[in-house]
Amino acid sequence: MTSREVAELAGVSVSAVSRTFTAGACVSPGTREKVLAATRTLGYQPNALARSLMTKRTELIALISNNFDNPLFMEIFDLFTRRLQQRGRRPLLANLSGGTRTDGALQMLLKYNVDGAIVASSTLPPQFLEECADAGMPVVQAFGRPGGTAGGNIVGADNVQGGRLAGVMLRERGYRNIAFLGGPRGATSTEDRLQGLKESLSVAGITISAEIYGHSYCHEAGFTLMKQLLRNGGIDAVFCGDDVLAMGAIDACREAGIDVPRDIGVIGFNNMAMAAWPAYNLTTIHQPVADIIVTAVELLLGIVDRSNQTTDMRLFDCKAIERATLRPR
Amino acid sequence: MTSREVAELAGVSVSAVSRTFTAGACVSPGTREKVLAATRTLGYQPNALARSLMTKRTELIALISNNFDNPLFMEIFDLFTRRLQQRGRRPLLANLSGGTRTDGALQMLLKYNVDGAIVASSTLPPQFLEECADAGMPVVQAFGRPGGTAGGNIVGADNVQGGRLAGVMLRERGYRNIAFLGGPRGATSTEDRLQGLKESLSVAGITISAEIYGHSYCHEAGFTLMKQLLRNGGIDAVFCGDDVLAMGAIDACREAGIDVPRDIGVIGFNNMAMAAWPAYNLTTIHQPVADIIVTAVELLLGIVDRSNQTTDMRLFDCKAIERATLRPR
DNA sequence: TCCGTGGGTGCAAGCGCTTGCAATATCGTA
DNA sequence: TACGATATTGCAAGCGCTTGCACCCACGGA
Repeated sequence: MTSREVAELAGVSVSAVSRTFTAGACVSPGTREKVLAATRTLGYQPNALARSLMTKRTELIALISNNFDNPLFMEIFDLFTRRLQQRGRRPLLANLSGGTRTDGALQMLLKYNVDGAIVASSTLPPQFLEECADAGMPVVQAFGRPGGTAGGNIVGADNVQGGRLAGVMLRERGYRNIAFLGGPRGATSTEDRLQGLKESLSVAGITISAEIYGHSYCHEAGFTLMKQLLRNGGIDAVFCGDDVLAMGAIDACREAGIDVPRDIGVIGFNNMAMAAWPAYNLTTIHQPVADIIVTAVELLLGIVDRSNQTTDMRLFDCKAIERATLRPR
Repeated sequence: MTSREVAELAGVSVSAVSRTFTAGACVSPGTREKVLAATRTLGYQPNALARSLMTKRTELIALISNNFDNPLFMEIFDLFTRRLQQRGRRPLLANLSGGTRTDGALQMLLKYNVDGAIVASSTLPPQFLEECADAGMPVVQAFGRPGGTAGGNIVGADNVQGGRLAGVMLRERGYRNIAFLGGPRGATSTEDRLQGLKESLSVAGITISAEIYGHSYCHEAGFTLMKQLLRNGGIDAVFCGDDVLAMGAIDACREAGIDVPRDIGVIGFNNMAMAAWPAYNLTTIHQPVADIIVTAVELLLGIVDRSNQTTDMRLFDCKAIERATLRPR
């Protein structure tokens, strides 16, 4: 099915059929109707790829992540893909987990002429963002924070503020010997949450009793690290950098016969769906995932449409969700 | 960056640069080297979309699903995207959840000339597969089973056999009043698992005590439906069509003060990562997800590459995973 | 010396579409 | 009736690439 065939059937030129499918083009109601009729009888679909050759726009947006073992990302992918679809864009997925090389990924994004890219991860090497920027590809990082160097486009939760929230909850409930159980050491999310925690504890003259890091945000990491903390002893609460870590930690406590929250308080981060399940009923810090995603998409499309070159950074406040894994005030 | 510029710098024709980038084309080592050198200094990337106009091949594969609230699909997406990347294809994601119209999705796949599509869901309307086939687009359904009418390309678990496995475990452990707690009524996976259960119970002269269906494979459905079953009474075990449903069911039991597995046995389906977490330690039926995905991708690529028109169906055996939510034999 | 062979090369057409431009049609007004 | 302004239209070039075809150039055998 090509526009030529439609044009012949409708008795018009290919230009006419092209114009009836481009918004804002000048075409009379009569020809438009003839073209649409022909389109219907032939089942024609304009070829988006051929079009992109002239328009320099593919409506393809890369969705890049390396985080495929955390259930939170199911929600994140769902929201991203729906929002993109809603705005008439197609998500091209790039999975960078498990040591996939990032430069290959960038090459392929260039080959496919994506209009822009969304990086959904705080654990991707920051130089990837710079490479994209160097290649002239609009990119916004969701769930991130500027790395050491240049400031790119960032949309995320204010992890420092979230960490502070956790610190306040812990300290108001009388916990004094507090450990931090984080995800991968380099992740900005982990660093920021820890920083916030330290800040709000220092107000009460408390310093962290221990900090310990997992290789990823997974249950097994939380489980082993918590066992280690228990062996070392001397803590009465732990702030986990992620709900899944917290669930692992809780399971380790239970196995050791330690009551949560009586003996040890546990607080997580993210407020993923599972955190509310009765088996854990996890006190946690909520990250406004939906807001972040809508904002990230709009920011990216703004850059693409208006070739906006200013960079922007938008952080959303977290909020505390009280459930049953910290003792009451 | 176009092939023209590379050609000029290398002092050859565009044909030459095109040929150095098409496998099996005839080009002398000398020119190839000149072209590659120019490519490196300019940072050239062949435009995959322009190429596809001539080759009729985009290397784009649609990944279609409507199941974004089940953590199992995180594993599934991870495996699919990695496998596709490994085979040099790009996954174009289509999210059909939440009442998104399927015909629009098909249109967009046609517009973008995807080489083929993988449908990862057993709850998509079967007519969608037929529409794809009618439009001449190679498609394989993963985690599915032929609907009423035509037999398409299917790769999945043998859900009937899996259901039988569950039935055998239940009956061997002395459970006699067994309920089935399924996902959406229309889903072939749910129907097949129930059928298998019935078959293996009937051998021992047992009939199902109750069957009850949720709107989706989610915790909340499992929780409410289980409460309903408990209100009605008269059952000593429940086979859940999915692990998440089973976790909801277990939480409902715990809330009602009913001991699992002493008072009521629970068995799930899928063996997702979470099922092994100590909080549930769920006895379940394992579905060989990795095998299914590799096979689905290879089947699809086989159809695309060799324009194979025969349809194929491959089912993998499930296996029982014994943990702690059924009483011992 | 001549010719057949075959690999290597460039030309040019074409993939399905958009779009600047010129030509034509339409219309209101003088 | 004539004229300018405006709305529609088709032509043709071109987006970045592939590929059939003709051509050129060794090269080896006769």
